[in-house]
Amino acid sequence: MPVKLDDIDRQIIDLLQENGRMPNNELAKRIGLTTTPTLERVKRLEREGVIKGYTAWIDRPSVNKGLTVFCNIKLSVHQLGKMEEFSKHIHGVPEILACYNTTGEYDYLLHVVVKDTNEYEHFLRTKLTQIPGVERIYTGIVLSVIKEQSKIMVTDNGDFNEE
Amino acid sequence: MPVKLDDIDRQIIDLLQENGRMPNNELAKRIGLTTTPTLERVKRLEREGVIKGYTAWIDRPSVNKGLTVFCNIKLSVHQLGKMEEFSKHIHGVPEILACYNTTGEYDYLLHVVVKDTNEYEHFLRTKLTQIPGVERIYTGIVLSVIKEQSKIMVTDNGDFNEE
DNA sequence: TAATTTAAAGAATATAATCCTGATATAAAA
DNA sequence: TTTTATATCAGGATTATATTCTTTAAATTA
Repeated sequence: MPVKLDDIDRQIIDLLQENGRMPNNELAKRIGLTTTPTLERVKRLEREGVIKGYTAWIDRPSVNKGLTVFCNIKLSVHQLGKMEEFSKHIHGVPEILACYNTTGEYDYLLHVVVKDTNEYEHFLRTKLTQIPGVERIYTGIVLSVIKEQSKIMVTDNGDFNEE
Repeated sequence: MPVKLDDIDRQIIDLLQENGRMPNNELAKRIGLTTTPTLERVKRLEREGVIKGYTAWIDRPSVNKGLTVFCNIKLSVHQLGKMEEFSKHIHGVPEILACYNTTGEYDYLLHVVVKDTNEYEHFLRTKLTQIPGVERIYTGIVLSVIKEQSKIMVTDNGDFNEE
């Protein structure tokens, strides 16, 4: 799955994570190439699936989605076999930004974004508790966001040396 | 903090979340306006801080960051007063994508992205446990990603009616 | 109704993306 | 070492897109 990337590719990935709309000519200037090879590299990264897309980063309070909640979910034992059905339900709920199958006491971690506690209560009652197999829900309300970035650091080769 | 948005603004936000690089003329076509007012609206949304930026969405396994971990952190009581110092440390660690101050048994939830468990162990030993005040760490490894999106649903007015 | 504001259209200009051709470098094979 | 193939890049021409300016229409207010 890892793709061969050289230092220029990593620079491109870095810059496009900082500004996904950076014009190709500026990108070219920054990495020290002309526009043609720069564009070719970007297109290749898109083609190979390294760059999966571009998105606008929205201020959540401005659009009335200022409350973030992380829910830990435990499924009932007899439901654990049919996870596909659970997944299908999750995908249909826009308030759930992310859902991870995790190790530990609970089975799933849900990243939920809503307007306020009222809307969260409504979400719990009409959406989450309606999903079959959900046995226990542990709600962790986000009081404040210390850090939240989408940018991931692309290191030189990905091969990591433990000293 | 919520900004007045009409239906066209919401369409723009929706489309630019789907494709942050959508050309203005296509955006205009989709929302049924000409390029001029469309561009004006986008610029206004950027100016008002509703659109905070644009970013390329990177495939993490492709860049050797295929392991996601959520860490719950408990700070020692005497450290809880000086959270600014904790924040400063968090901001300097690129593996930590997000850090939330949460309710519940633990104080913070950390969203961590690394290459593998080896690199995570190194991260724990050389980064996380070095932050002063960290008393307890509960590690939740992500076994699989059911859903992961950045797009948030922008509803009509943000005023929510509990039935 | 008249004045004022707001939003949008259309045309003209500026800027950027894309395509084409050719040059250079790197690596493998004779 | 020479030849061949393959990658990558540069520069210019073309096309597409963004941006600005001016005008028009609609909505709001006095």
